[in-house]
Formats: sequence, structure tokens, C-alpha cells
Amino acid sequence: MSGPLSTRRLLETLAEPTRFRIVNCLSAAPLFVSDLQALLGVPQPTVSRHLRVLREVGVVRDTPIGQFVLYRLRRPAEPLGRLLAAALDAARDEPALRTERANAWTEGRRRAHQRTAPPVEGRSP
Amino acid sequence: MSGPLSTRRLLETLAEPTRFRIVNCLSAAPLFVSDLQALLGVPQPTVSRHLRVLREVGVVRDTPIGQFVLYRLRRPAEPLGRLLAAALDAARDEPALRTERANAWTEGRRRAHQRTAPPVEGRSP
DNA sequence: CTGACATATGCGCCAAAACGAATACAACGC
DNA sequence: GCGTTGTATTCGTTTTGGCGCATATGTCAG
Repeated sequence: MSGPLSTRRLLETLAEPTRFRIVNCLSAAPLFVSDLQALLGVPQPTVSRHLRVLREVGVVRDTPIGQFVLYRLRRPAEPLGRLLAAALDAARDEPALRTERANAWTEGRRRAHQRTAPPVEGRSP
Repeated sequence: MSGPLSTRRLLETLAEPTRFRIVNCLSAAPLFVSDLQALLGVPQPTVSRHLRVLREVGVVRDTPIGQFVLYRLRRPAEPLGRLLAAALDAARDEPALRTERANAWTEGRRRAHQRTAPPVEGRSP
């Protein structure tokens, strides 16, 4: 699974269930690795490895912030962008994915309101 | 990889390179197993097994004609139909897939005009 | 019925890839 | 400096799934 971005590569990338869950969450809000770890209930090394694949394919972009790394979705050039969009659109109909995405959105909003980085300072009661 | 039709299942199905080549060819014309075998240069059992997966997922429909079996593409219900369409659209930009699809189209036209290859239903002078 | 052809399936093998656990790396607070 | 925390990577193992080959099923021609 290597080479430049192709339909095949994008499909193989999205076909992995955990990876698609990550993409689904990121479609709701930019998230830190630790957020994804918590949202998906998956060990951190697994999250990092999947994020690496997604980054290599160009589906996500990473922004280091201190010791944290913020990941955000990145729409590929057409026509692959439409393929990704269609996959995410299909995910809207599936309860499990919908829930996870809602949680991701909440987490994103939470961070946007408190101007704190990841959960380090004042914890909400 | 089982259960009802889901985004995950469709993605997993299309992510397999040979399977996607089959879908790509079928998007140009309905074809017999032997056609696909020739077009893709792949052993017949491999073609049949991939077609089975595609059939189970509902991406293709099979029509036995004598000892032959004609396979045709079948668009899933929305929003998965759009996902399949987007994947096929992305394939239009890739030379290799484009060529195979052109060959598939030619084969389809050939059969529509002559009644040679696998004999179509008893329609004779 | 028999043999040839088209397609489907069962089985064993193998490779790609995901996982778990441990560890390395890097930035922060003290 | 130290330990702590967040993230990345390595290693070894396991699992999933595709393939080759042989064979079964089914259909037509003779």
C-alpha cells in the first residue's frame, strides 16, 4: 500500500474500520491524539499508527502544539475529495458512527470554549 | 466482513484491487465471468470468488444464461450508491483502469452486435 | 449417456497488515 | 537537573483474506 495518492490507496486506507472511525471523528472537529484515544477506546499506539497512515495518504494534517499534536481532516484533490466526502456522508446514516462523531464534536466545542489545551488545567466539576 | 450492507462493508469490498477492477469493468458493460477472466488476466476461480463477494454485498447482480452467467453492476441504495459512484468516478482518471474499462465496453458492444461468443437467448433468423 | 465447456466451491498455504506491550522521543513543570 | 505527560516507533505475534490447485456442479452438444 504505497505510491502516490490513488483511488485504490484511498479506498484501502478508509476500509480499515478503526481508521474510518478516526476520519469520521475528525470530520466533526480537529482532535488531539489523546482525544481520539478516549473517544474510540483504543490504545494510543494504535491511534498513532493509524494517524500515520492517514497522514501519508494526505487525508489528515498534523499540527504539533507543545507536546500535543492536533490532527485535522484534509480534503484530497478531486475526484478523490468527492470519494472521501461520499464515504463520510454514508457514515452519517450509521448510528454508531453518528454517536462517535457527536462526541467528537462536543470535545471540539469544549476545547474551543475553554482556551486550555488538552485536559491539563482547571478541570470542570 | 459480514452483516448487512454498511459503509464499512462497501469500503472493504471495493478496497480489494482485483475486485475494484471487476467493478470498474462492469461499469462499462454487463459481462460474463469468462470475459472478466480474459479482460483482467486473472484465473477463473479468483474471478468467481470476487464476484461472489460483490454479489453478497449487492454491488452486482447475476443472470444465468445457459451455462454462462452474466454479471451486471447494481447501484446500492443511497447514500451508498453515491459512494460507489464516487469511487468509479475517481477511477475515470486512472489510465490503467480507464483502459480496462474501454476494453470491457468494447466487449459488451461486440456481444450486442454479433451473437457469437457466449450465445445469447434463442433469437435467430 | 458422454464428453466438453462455463462456473462455483473447498482446502491449504502464504503474505500483508493490525495489534499489544515495551520502549524511545520530545516537551513541559518543578 | 529531575520526573511526568503526550506522542511516536519498534518488535514479535496473530489474524485476516486472497490465491493456487483441485474438484464439484451444472449445462450444452453430439
